[in-house]
Amino acid sequence: MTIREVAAIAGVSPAAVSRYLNGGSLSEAKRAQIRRAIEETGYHPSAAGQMLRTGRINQIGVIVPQINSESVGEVTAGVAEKLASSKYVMILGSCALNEETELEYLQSMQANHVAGIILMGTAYSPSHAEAFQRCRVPLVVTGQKFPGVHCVYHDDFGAARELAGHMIARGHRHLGYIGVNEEDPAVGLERRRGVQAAMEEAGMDPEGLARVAGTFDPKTGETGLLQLIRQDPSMNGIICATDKIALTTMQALKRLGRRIPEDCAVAGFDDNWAGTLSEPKLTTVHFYQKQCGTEAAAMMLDLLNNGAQTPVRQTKLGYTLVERSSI
Amino acid sequence: MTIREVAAIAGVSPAAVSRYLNGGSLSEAKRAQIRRAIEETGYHPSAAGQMLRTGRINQIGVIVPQINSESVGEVTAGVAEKLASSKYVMILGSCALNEETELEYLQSMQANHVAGIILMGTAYSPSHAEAFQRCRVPLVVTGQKFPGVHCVYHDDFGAARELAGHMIARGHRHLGYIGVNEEDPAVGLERRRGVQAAMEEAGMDPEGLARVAGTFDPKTGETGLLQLIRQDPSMNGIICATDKIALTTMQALKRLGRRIPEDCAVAGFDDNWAGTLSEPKLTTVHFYQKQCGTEAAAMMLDLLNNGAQTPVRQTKLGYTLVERSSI
DNA sequence: AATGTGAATGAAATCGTTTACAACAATGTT
DNA sequence: AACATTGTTGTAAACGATTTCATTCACATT
Repeated sequence: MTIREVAAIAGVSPAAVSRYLNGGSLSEAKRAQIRRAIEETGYHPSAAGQMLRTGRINQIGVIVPQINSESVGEVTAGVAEKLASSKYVMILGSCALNEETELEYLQSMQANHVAGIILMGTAYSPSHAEAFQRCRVPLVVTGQKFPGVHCVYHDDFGAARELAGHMIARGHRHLGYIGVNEEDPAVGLERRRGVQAAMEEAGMDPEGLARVAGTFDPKTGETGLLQLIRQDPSMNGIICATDKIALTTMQALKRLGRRIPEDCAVAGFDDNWAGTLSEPKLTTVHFYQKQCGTEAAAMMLDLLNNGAQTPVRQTKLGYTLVERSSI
Repeated sequence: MTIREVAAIAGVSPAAVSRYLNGGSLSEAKRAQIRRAIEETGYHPSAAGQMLRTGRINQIGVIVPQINSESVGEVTAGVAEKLASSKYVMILGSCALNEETELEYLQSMQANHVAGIILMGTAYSPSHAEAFQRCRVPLVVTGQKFPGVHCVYHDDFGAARELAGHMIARGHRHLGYIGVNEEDPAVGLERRRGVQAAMEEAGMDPEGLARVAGTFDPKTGETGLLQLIRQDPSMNGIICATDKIALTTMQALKRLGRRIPEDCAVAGFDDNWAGTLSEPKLTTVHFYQKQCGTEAAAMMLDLLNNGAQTPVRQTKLGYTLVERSSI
């Protein structure tokens, strides 16, 4: 089904159909005929023809560190939801946690003439900075605040500060922190710094924070806990960089015979569903991951419509403290 | 930089350059000239032109019911992993659980000339059957066994039978089943039938199974449990269609003061991570979701290479019973 | 009545590639 | 020597969309 055939059915020229689709001056009568013809035939314009003629393609590249992760799934769902009502489709590149792949996708997607790229950020290195600068299509980064690029990110620092402040206010003043790879600015650095900021505000020494840097693997909770106890045997409050780590930590604590939260409070980030099942239920922070995806997609659509030369936009999203019973 | 310019530099016709790139008969002399011209100019053929001319595009459409779900994420990751080492990229369509969108994507992706489509199956209706038959590009369905289409699916029936058999063998002979929408053949029907098959093998009346059909929402566990108890107050074993439902059911049972598994055993499907945290730990069935994705992608690549006219292939994947302490 | 304005319209050119076709040369076969 | 066979080569016609250009027409302004 080509634009010619549709035009023939509607009794107009192919140019008129193109104008109908892309917005050009057209009488209401023809508009109606064309609408009917398109509905009748289920015509969709060929991406190939469009791309050849315009040099652009109605596809937006989405680069994610891995797909099989809850937060990534939420963001992607948000992007998909927003894009569904646009003319753009989403082409997905998963890096399988390999950092080089991220930059390769950035390259190959541009070579494939995508209209724009949404990148779920993880680590930030000089080669990232260079690749971002060199990017010839609009680029939106989610989940991280990188300098000089359009971003939609979470208030990891604020969330951590409030969470830790809450824990301190409840009397847990010997804090421990189980973190992840600090090359990830948002999850690795900001959350830890937020905790330390809360300590400072409470008149405590931020360097007194017992801490270990693990990985995103939940097992980090178990191994991390043992290291933490060695660092500070009197520790009575643990904040973990993710709920998965926190839940594993809780299990390990229980095995050691400690009561939660009386002997030691625990908290995490992400509002994982499993946190509603544990005993006690996990206090955590809810981030608006799906909204992050829709915001990023909206920003991208705006960039594509109004030209990419606008000043750098960096949107910070809020969070909600979810108080349950582990503090 | 177009094929014409390269041809001019090499002193040959554009056709010769095309033959050089795609493998046609060509003298060694011209071959060398063209090689030099291409290296000199850094020419790369335009995907748009190729696509338009050949009608094919190096993209594989993946249609999923929703992205933000663990099993979908796993399958998608498997597909992505396999595709990464091929020349194809993945274009993702998420249906947001809307069944019509599924068929719309099937349409629009074909209109966009994708090379093939991988569809994560959910419901199966006459309009699905028709759309599948009418599909002009290779189609692989995952997670469901539909007649007449290439499929990669799980042994839901066998898994349910073994799981229920296990429960019966441990003395839980008054069974209840909390299911989901039975328009989903795999999760809705096969799992329930497997349970009933096990009952029959144990000399029980399969119609004696107390059962309710809920939704994928975990809350189904709570509401379903109450209905089940009303149907059969002496019930001492519950099988749930998913782990999420099972975990909620366990919570509700505990609130009613029942001991698990002494008063009532519980089991689910999917090997959700949360099942390792609950008290008691959840007995479940592990399906190989990621493998399902890689197998489907491998099948697709094979179909694309060796022509789609091969007989219908339906690959059944295995499962592993994960015995923990809820039975 | 003459002129200017702007919207509506279709014909035709264009994008970069592949490939059917025909032409040709070089070789082997009778 | 005539003929078939094989392998190289270039020409030109697609593929399906967008967009420039020129034309028409209706209406408002002088």
